[in-house]
Amino acid sequence: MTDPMEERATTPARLRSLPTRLLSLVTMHSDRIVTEGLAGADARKWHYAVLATLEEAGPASQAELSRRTGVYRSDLVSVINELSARGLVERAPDPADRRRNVITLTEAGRDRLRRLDALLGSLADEVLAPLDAAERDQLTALLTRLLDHHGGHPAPGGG
Amino acid sequence: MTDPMEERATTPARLRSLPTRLLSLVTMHSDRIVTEGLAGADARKWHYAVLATLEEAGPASQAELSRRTGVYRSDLVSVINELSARGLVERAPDPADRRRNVITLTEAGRDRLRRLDALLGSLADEVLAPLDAAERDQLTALLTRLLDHHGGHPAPGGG
DNA sequence: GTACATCGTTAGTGCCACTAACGCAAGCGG
DNA sequence: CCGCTTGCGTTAGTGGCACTAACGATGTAC
Repeated sequence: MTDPMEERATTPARLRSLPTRLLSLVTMHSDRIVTEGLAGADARKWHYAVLATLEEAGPASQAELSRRTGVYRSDLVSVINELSARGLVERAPDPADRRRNVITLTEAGRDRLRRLDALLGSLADEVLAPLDAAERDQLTALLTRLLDHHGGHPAPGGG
Repeated sequence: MTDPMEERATTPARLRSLPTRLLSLVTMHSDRIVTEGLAGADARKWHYAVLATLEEAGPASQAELSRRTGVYRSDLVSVINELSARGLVERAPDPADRRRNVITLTEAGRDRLRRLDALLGSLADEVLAPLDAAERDQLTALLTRLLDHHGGHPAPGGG
């Protein structure tokens, strides 16, 4: 029973215009939408990242997946566990280098990737709802430049 | 000693152009820069948020600060502890409503706020380095529209 | 005066980025 | 062949943060 007249306390102008804070807040909403959306499809952000990387670059070791996706080697273990438990990837020892595992996308994985592609598209639509196509491109371009300037990933593998 | 020729594994195009992922990644860098910058000044993000709110809106109860800043009531306790331990705010029981505490900005708090203002300005400069003034305005405007559309804060007090 | 809402506070959960260390395997120099 | 270094997968653990639940004390509404 929240009062319809509920006066939502106003945030100071200084905070509202702080770009770093804006980024944090918007990303919080965005991440929540994406995380919940993916959870509804029995998936997580990293699942998609790994599946997409595998499709575009082919089978790879876990370390290489780590470098490409930005997921830490240590966290990748459980991601691969989950994916292979669902039959979306296969984990096999690399005969050429016995330190490595070769991770391969299965047919089921490819199918799942299709669906996640569509799902993430609609989730992005939800996040960017108030912007038209040109503005979305603008935003993407600006963010891409910021990201490139700051060196892409934290690059977990790379020291 | 990073090798200048180090071949940074390329991230799939699909991931690079995903706006929700861009937001996450950029914000990770931004948050890190801000958090580390503030840590160097013995402060945290919420310190600034609380101090700024107090200056703009005057003394307030913790619950009201929570509503204005978006910080949860429960987490605000330790923030106020830290701020009052540093002599930047004063916490006193409200004689008019004995459930409440009145949080007041001290002179030292005002001084600190000035310095944090400057610091955060330069940190924002660092984050937005590759963008010129017009582009920064663009970004801020786009983010503000997204934030407004998604309802400002999670509004911890009001759920 | 009884039911309900609000306030400050404590405790705890779950997620995520990140670090440390270990055992194993490969490569390289002598 | 041997020792050193490097990369690999894996386990365990840390710290911060968003968020929930509950409680005692206090205010408000009916």
